Amino acid sequence: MAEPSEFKAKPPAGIDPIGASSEGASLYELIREDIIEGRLAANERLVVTDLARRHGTSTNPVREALQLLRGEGFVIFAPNRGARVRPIDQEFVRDIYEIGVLIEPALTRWFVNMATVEDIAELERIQGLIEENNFADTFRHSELDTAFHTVMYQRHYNRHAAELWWKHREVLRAVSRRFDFTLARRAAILREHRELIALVKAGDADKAAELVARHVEGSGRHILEHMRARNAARAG
Amino acid sequence: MAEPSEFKAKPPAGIDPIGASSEGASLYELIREDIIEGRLAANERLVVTDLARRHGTSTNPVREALQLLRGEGFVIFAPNRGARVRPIDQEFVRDIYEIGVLIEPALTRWFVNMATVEDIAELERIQGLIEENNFADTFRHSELDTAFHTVMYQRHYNRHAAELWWKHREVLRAVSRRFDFTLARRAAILREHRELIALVKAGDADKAAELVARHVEGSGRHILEHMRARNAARAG
DNA sequence: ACGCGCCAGATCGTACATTGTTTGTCGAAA
DNA sequence: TTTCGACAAACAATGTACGATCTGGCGCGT
Repeated sequence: MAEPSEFKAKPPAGIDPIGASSEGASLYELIREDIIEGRLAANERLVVTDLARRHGTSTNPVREALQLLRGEGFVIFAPNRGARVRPIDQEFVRDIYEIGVLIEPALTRWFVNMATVEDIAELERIQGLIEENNFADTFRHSELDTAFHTVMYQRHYNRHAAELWWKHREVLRAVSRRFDFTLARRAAILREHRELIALVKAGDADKAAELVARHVEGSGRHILEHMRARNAARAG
Repeated sequence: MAEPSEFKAKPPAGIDPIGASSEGASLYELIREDIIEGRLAANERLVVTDLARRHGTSTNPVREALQLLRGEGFVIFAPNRGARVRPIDQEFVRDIYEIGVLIEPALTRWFVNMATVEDIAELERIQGLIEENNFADTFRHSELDTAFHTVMYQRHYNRHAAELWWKHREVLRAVSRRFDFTLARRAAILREHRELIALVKAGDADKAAELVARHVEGSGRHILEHMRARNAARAG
């Protein structure tokens, strides 16, 4: 049961985003993926008729999917002027990773006080896979890294906070997948994960929370630097 | 320009939730209000046909409004089974006020470092109105209190965090409006607001952040106590 | 009392009408 | 000749109407 590709790390089983009609749900997921993965350009117009034709349905399911995406903040509406893709730019990324820096330490603190032996074993197992992979497959690393943190947050009593974390995580994961990890960042990730496991074992919630704050901060900065670099390259 | 009723404290001008069609927007607002204000019972079914008839439109705008509300978490969908009102219960309230405890101190910290003389004057003006009202009109107090905090957060660079705060605030405001403030809580609110202004003036960001954490924590606890009491009374 | 099937009601998808926006062309004035 | 503006036609969003499909409950029969 250690199949790598299984790590399509599911949301912490709280308020699932899906649940509409069969067609509507898939439409929602498809469009959402297209936005997060960057296949739909920033600020691109989302024409209902086009989307309907492209996905082989009529317009109504598309409209509902777009409203759903609007509620989640991935799409912007202008009255009588339709929908546009909300750009996932540096500001956007900065905003959500900063929120992560505030929330994740609290989630971690709770986890440290509630962690079972099995939890810790699971963390170590995933960390083993991460080190085994050693960033050879960056996609796989993304999934494993997400799984690592999911173990810590998935049972938190604050479902809202967990869900918020997950939504943000999905965006960051998609963005970071487009970049390589620098050597410094790779080392930091491995080191901090190991240290985190040690702190969980020791039951030191304060230090663990502090470490996670640094960890998320570093991750966010890393992504932002990459985005900046790419933008500079594009402009130059 | 100190008209009290004007304090329909607007969201910090960031990502406005509205923007759909004329009918659609109002429908969204109406249903949303009905949920937040408790006019629609928890878990109540939201039948599209009924809502359409009640608001004098056809079904399509209703469907879109419901999807929008789903994206924002106020409505729950079951496939082929329609929408239900997401109950605003103690768990829900606890979740969002705990997130507030994490986020608001950070917003405050920034404000303290960026506050202008006008900002401080505005805070003092609103605080004056709050003390003048002195909880005589609890609705008015809610609006003023929201305005007080909006002054601090409205220009924060992290629009996402500000928007998140606002959404949560709207819910808490609606819930707390149904209860009275205990004398102890009234005193605490006034004291903490005054102390907060003093700290802003002194430029002590750390202490201000800490105080806000306590302030939000206290507010949340207060609401939860009221909800518990009412539930107990209803069960007894 | 228990299961089976039918029927009312609601959701979901399709098609269409209406309204508002955008674009592109033509013409007049500088 | 170029530029600006009005007008018209294409286009797309929004609202309406309807048919298909699914769910749930009621009653009938055993």
